[in-house]
Formats: sequence, C-alpha cells, structure tokens
Amino acid sequence: MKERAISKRFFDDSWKRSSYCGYIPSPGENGGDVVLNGWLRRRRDLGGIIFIDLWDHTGTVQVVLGPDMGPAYEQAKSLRNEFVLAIRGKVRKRPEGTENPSLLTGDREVLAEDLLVLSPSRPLPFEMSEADRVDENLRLRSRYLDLRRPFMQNNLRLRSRAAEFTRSYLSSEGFVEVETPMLTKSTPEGARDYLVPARVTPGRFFALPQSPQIFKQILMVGGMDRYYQIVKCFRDEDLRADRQPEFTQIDIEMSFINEEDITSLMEGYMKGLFQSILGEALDVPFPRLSWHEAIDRYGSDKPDLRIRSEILDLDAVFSGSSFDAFKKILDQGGVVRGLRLPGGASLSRKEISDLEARAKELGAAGLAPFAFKEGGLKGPLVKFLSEEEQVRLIAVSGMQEGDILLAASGPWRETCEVLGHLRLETGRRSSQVEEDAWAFLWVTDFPLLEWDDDEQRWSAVHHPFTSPNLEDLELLSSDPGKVRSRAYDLVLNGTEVGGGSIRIHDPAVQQRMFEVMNFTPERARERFGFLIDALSSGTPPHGGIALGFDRLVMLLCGAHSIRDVIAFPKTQKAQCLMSGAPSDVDPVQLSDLHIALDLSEEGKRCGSGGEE
RNA sequence: GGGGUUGUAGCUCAGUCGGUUAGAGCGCCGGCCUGUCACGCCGGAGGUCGCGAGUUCGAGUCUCGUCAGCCCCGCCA
Repeated sequence: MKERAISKRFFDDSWKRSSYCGYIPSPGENGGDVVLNGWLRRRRDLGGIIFIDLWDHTGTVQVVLGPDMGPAYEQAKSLRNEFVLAIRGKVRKRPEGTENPSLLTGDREVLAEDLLVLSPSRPLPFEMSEADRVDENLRLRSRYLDLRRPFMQNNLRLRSRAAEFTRSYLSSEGFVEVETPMLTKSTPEGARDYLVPARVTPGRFFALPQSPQIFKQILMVGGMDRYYQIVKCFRDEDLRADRQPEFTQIDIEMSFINEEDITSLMEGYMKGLFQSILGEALDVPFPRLSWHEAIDRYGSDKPDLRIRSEILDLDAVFSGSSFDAFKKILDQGGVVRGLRLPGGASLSRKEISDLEARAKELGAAGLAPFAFKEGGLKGPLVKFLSEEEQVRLIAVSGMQEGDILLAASGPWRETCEVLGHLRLETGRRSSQVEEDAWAFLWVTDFPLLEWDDDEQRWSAVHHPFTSPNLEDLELLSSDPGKVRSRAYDLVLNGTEVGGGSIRIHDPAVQQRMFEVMNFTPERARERFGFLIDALSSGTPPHGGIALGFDRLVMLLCGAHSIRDVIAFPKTQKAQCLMSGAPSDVDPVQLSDLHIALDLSEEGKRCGSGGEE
C-alpha cells in the first residue's frame, strides 16, 4: 500500500450517512442532499469522469465523480476496490438511457460533491465478484472479506432473525433463559471432551460442555419449570459438512410433561419459524416413524422423505430360491433387502460396479443387480430364481421396464443402512429429491441401550438419564437390547435437526439403569454424584430437546455446510485458518499449569448438530 | 485411524507422450479515455508448479512420502 498522508479531516457527524446505499431515496421522493458511507465495490474510470459502485449490506448505488467536484476529484482518481468512503452529494435521476435495471437503485445515482477516504484497502487476496468460486481455504483465511459477500450477509442476518424468533416464541410459551457454565465437569460416555486446565487447580481439568444436559435437568429439580438457552456446545470429534467442534444448540427442558408436550411445542415452533423467516406454511403435526420402521423402510434413523423410494423386503422372494449365499443368511436370521432405481437399467457396467464398491465400503458383502429390460430380468443371480420367483420379485419391488433392483443381504440393520446410503446417494444424483419440500418427521422408540463390544457392557444410545419406555421395564433385566427408550429425534430433509427424551425422574429407575450399564455405585457417584443427589431430592417428571441451530439455519438458507452459517468456522481439522488457533503457547503458560508436553508420537503440530 | 479428491502468478484456470524461455482471463503498477455499470484501449511487473525425497540425460508432468482444503467411512451417548 502506498504511503498516504494522514487526512486532517475526520469522521465527524457531518460525514455520517443520511441513507444506506440500498435505500437511497428516489429523486422524486426525497432526493437532494445525501451522505453515504460504504465500501467501494467497483470503479470505472473513464478519464474525465469516474463511476463507483458504493456498497453496504443494504445494497449498491452508483456514485458519479466528475471534475466539477473540485479538489476531491484528484483524490477520486486514487480510489481502489474496497476502500471505505464517505461521500457527500446529490441524488438525481440517471440521464435517459443510462439506467441499470440489474441494480435495485439503478434508476438513480449520486453526484458526488465531496469525498472522504475513511480507510484504504490493500489489494485483496480475492475479488468480491468471484468470491463464490474461490477456494474455501482462502475464504476462511480472509473471513472478513468473505463476510462482505451478499451470500454470507444473508445467512448471518437470517440466523439472527431465527434466533430472535426463537427467543420470542419460547419466552411467550413461558420459558426462562438460564445460562449454564462453560467451565464444567468432564462426563464419561459420549464424545471426547475439550479440556481446560487452570493455574489454581493444578492437575485437574475443566471440560467444555458437550451439551448442558446435566445442568438443565438440575434446573428442573430446582423448580425452573421451563428452561431454554441458545448455547455453544463442544465436541472433540472428527468433522463433517454439518459438524463443527463448537456448535450452537437451542436447548430446552420442561417439567411435568410427556412426549406430546415436546412434540406439539416443537411443531408450533417450526411452523412459526418457517412462517416468519420464509413465509412458508408447514403442515403439522409432523409424521412419526418408530426407529425400527425408519431403519427398515429407509435404512436410516434420519430418513430423507423427499425421496419417495423405500427399501424393499425381499426375504420371501429369496427364502425358497436356490441361491445359497442368500438362503444361508436368511437361515441365520439375516435379511435380503432391495432398492429399486427407476430407469436404472440403463446404468453402465462401470456405474453398477461403482455402486457395488460403495456398498462394500459401507460394509455390505456385495450387491446383486437385477435389471428389468427387454421384458425380463437380467443379472448374474437371475438363473437362481424360478420363473415364479422372478414374477414375484417384479411384483414385490414394483419394477417397471427400464428399472434396476439392487439386492443386498446380511444382518438386518447393516443391510438396511447400506441400502439407505445408496438410496440417498442415487436419489440425489438422479434428482429424485423434491427440492422445495420441507420433509419433517419425528423418529421415536429408539433402543435404550446398545452393546459396547470394546467395553463389554451395555451403554446408553442417547444418554444414561433417558427414561425407558415403562412398558419395557421388565426387559431391562431379561433383554436390555430390546428396551425402547422415550427418546425422539426431529428430522428435516434427511438432517437430524433435534433430539431429546423424557428423563428418568425416579431414583430407583436411575439406579437400575446404572446397574444394567455396569456402573458401580462408586463410579456413578464419582461421575454424576451431584446429579444423583439432585434427582433424589424431589425431581419433577421432565424432558426436553435440543435443536441443532446451525443445521436448522443451514437448511433455512439453502446452504450446504454449516460453515456457511457460522461467522468464524473451523476446518475439518478443527483449525481456525484466520486466527491460527489452536497454536503453541508460551512455555511459561504451561509451567503455570504444571503441564509438560509429550509429543514424541504425534510430532510437533498437530466433529455437530442437535443431538443432546 | 481409513478411502476419495484438489493443490501451477494475488484470484480462477490451461499446460499434449517426461523435452528448449510455464501460459490465459481477472486483479496489481504505469499511460490514454466525460455516461460507464464485468467500461474500453496500450504497455509493464508478477512463478519455491504445496513441501521433501526418488526415477531419469532431463520432472509442473512419473513414483514414494508429507502438509493443507473439501467429501465420505469409522467416530460424534
């Protein structure tokens, strides 16, 4: 940047804007004198006259700088992109034939009379006009520029409006916003914690909350009745397009309620939110599926209902067939499931083998294609099916001429999930997705416990305070894997946007849970002692939900990553490319904390949504 | 931890079968231009081909490793 003299003029009241760039009064209305503040988005220097596009978050307006503006014209020649300017001038109608219909303010312009450069700009690492094509690496490093783009402006402003709606809705429903600690206690189960050491407590660590779960339950014990918070949560896990190491939840908990209270509250919330933000009228109540049905029909506990196709049960077709591999699996209690791809018979050999490779990557033993063409089934396994079985396969799958059916076999859940992934991926590729639909649904009746092979014990699918379905209480001893929980997830367009449960409020049931999970009383006490004490001190029946605010806003914005709705997101390696965090610290800071580093293995340098 | 993909000028990209001095558009710098709006015209500067090894007479190009971005599997109660 060139050396510039420090201007004797400064940003006094006379230079404060009288109008935003996008809201310039039309000359007919309230034309006349204006002061503008904004960024120089583009300049066109024609030699004797200079046009600049002055931008702020409301829009862009053309300013004309001519020799008749006096000494300031000389200065105007040195203006460059993204300089911050204050401009004094007069609004006028553009001369006939020079209107620009692609600009909202394109029928008018500001004839500059005076100009103050508030701040120059270095030549920038990328141009605003092509920022949507720029490498994300660079966007993140220069986030302040990225944020100046209309796309990011829109996303963050929409996010703000969504938060505002959330507060006002919950407040009107009698919820109290309570803040919970960020420096808190590490909890077992679940994601890896971010740990925080402190000088005054050497050798001990805080953990940043994975969610305020325990605190919100204690607030219920504390008689708060209805709590909410829009709150950051932290999980040290690997990232995805919809996961960040720190992410925001709308955290909710209510007393003296059951599942219906939560679902109707959320349906009212979503209806209001979509109406207020997008002007969309949602149909409520949302459909519900049990977890078992979701896996069985869609191969996912967060099915995207915008895709019509479902996974097909082919057990009956293959149980009598002479294909031994499938029969053997069926005899062992496994399943045969299929996925019909409309028009898929025209897939090339390579496309089919790619699908097979993907199925294997997802854990399937293989994938058997049955193409329906030239009036009959084609495929390597057709010869194992009798005429009658072929007819039945076509009938069961609803195949039409030109379709293909992909069959897989193995354990129920794994097989469904493999086909569930293929359903999504092929559905998206062949645009079977109803793009402008908002497909909400509730997934209920999750299993309460699952067997943890590593630790050789039952562990909570949701978390250890989730209430079992009281009808299944007996199974807790006899067949823990069969116990249904009172947990529920809210799914939108194949994204889990929220999840929660009715909690255990009976200390005896909680005790029973810990026993099944093989937590000794000592271990339970060490980890959750304060919660156990609280729950033994008069606990109202209670339950709640947490919504993944970033994911919800992402869907509202039509963005494809939550990074696009977070002002300062981190990369997949959980780095902040702008600030360079995390970074080395001064050895003195470490010694204050009594921390010694052992990086012999790792070398010197060096995963989030609505679930609670 | 694993699979895929990308990395060449400030940005977006091209670069043939491994072969002489690595190119284009935009941006930047200088000059010209009074109705442009992706202004136009003339000229110029600008390169650790992500990094490190290896193969070769010769590597942007081939091989191995490594770093970083993105997508995915595992993981995320």
